[in-house]
Amino acid sequence: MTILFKITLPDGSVREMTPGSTPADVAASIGPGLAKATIAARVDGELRDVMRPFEGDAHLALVTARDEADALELARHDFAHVLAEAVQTLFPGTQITFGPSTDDGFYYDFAPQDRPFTEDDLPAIEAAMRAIIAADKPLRREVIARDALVAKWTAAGESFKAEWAAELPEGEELSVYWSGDDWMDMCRGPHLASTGKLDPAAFKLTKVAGAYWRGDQANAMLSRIYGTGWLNKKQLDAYTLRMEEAAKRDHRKIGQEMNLFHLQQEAHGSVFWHPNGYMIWRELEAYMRRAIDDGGYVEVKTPQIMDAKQWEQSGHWGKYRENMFIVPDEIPSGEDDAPILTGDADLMALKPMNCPAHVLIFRQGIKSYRDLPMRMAEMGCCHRNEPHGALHGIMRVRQFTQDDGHIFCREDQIVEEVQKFCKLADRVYKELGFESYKIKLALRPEKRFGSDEMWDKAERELRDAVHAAGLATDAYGWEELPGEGAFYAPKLEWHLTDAIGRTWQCGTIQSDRVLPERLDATYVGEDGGKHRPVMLHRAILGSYERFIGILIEHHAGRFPVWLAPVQAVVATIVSDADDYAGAVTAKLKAAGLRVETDLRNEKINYKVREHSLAKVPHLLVVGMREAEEGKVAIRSLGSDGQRIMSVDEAIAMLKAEATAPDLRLG
RNA sequence: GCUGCCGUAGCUCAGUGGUAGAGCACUCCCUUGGUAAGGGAGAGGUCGAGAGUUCAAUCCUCUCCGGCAGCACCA
Repeated sequence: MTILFKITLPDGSVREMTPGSTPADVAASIGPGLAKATIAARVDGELRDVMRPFEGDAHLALVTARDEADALELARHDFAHVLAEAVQTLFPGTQITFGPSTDDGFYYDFAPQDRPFTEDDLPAIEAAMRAIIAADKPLRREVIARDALVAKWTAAGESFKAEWAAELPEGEELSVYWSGDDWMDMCRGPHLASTGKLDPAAFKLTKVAGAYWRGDQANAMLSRIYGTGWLNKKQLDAYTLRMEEAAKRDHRKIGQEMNLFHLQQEAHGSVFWHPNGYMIWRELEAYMRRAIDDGGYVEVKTPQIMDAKQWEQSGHWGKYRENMFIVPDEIPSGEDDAPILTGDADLMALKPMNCPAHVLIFRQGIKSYRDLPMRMAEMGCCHRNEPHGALHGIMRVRQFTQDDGHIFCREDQIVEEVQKFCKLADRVYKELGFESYKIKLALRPEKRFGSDEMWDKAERELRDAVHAAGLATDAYGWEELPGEGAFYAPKLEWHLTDAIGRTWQCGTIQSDRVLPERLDATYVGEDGGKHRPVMLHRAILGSYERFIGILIEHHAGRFPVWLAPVQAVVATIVSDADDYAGAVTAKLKAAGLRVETDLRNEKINYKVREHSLAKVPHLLVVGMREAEEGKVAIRSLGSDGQRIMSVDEAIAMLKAEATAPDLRLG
């Protein structure tokens, strides 16, 4: 009697299949249309190849191109394999390493034989990939014992693959995938049934880059080829268009177009804020000041330069000295060419962060448990000598101003304070136009201060607070990141997304027991004894520079009126209206609005175009008609029509829009 | 810092082994025009910096500085 496997389909029906049969056989037994459309299978929830035989009774869901997430994942994984095969065909001697799918495509890291790849190589590689797809090579899974595979890789001169395989558990059976009979890669799978299932018009190789083997700086630098891959050309075209649109809102481009700021190599990594850009900063800073006042903070200002001994004591000198700007306390007198740094000079350093200075303020006088929580805020200007490759526009700079704050509190106040902060951050992001953000918890790093018990406690507190605040959900992209914490504390991180989908950490809160200990902060408890406060490091914007960069990209330069550098322009049609335009402008200015006047001898079409491109929210057009009637014709950014209204009505409307969100009534 | 690419007028870019060009912006003139570029003229550059090769370098080579993409880093 033959044994049959019971295969249960999503609708509850059961099919009996002989051993050795596959999901493809099930699909074929249902109908030829489905057989053709099926690209993979979920067997007991696990995504598998259609050609992989069942191992027993199973629940089966057939996956078709309509199951887009699964289908994309498979296609991208396949594209990566095809890329690797194409490269090894064109460049014999190149070693393969590793190549996963990404959010919009795939990449593969290679160890080239003589030179790294350049973008000039990409067209030829793409052509070779299309040839492999056109050949419709079957992708076949095979299981090999670890040691046999290590031997195979070693014999083939694939040292990276051999190294990787050798570290997998001994005796384990590993899967490899064959493309036809002439190329294979080690891979967990699953894959499509053959390379011909890929759409040759749905991918594009986009860039080459260096990447360290296993992500470690100490290892060899490999040559990485990135591609974007989709199910069909339509999706690829939509993606390409999306990227082009995103590039238009790059903060560096808009910053120049709107005359917000500039960067130049004499101060590389530091921002020159122009009047327009600094107006945004001022509004944002005023807003944040109201937010922290409201949140029960006190604001302080601390020294820009402190003695190196202070940084040694805090622990930063040991870990970050290379990234700090060091300043000698005394310039040696005498010859012009005397070295500025001598062995004798006392060293000072520009502050890379504000925490130690805040502890020093806390330590002044005697603090009672009644003083806690003490919430200390500073718009703190910090300098860090970042690796040059890390700099990016105004998002990653060497001089930046944090909306910093430290909450000194008792153990029993931590969870409540963290929750309060979550609420404050949520309010700020939403009022500033960010409806969504992601929250992560960065856990203890390998190199750290403090005991394991302390870290257990600190991580638990942050986790509890986020759960209590209801933010630990998929909607907030909640996840925990092992090893990513600071050396003194775990970090809750708030991430916002830029124009092309890169995410940037902005907000953070960290519960720290290390610095209060190292810098000897104490308070007198109810029992009359000395106690250590816990220090919560926190920021919402992160830095003004980064946050304004994200704001620019988020709004594509079309700022809400309250943040817009120029809120309105009064533009004339004929020079006979100049006096009236001047009077209107004066009235708007008196009402506290940021207005400019455009009396130039240009046609109104020209002025409309220019101020629209400059992203001025409102254009107040005045000709003789308006002058005689005491009105203005308002054309608002993003709409074609005009609205005629009295000057007073216009002022009321503009004032309402120019009010910061936290100051609006109702 | 690492890998690759790039650096020409304020901006966007073209170009050549014999010391440079366009469009926009700018200045002036004409034009007073009703909702996304009216017309004309003019001015503007040590071709990122330094060294080398060459009769001659913006162009070729090297070094440095800066930018872009990615990696690594991000207290």
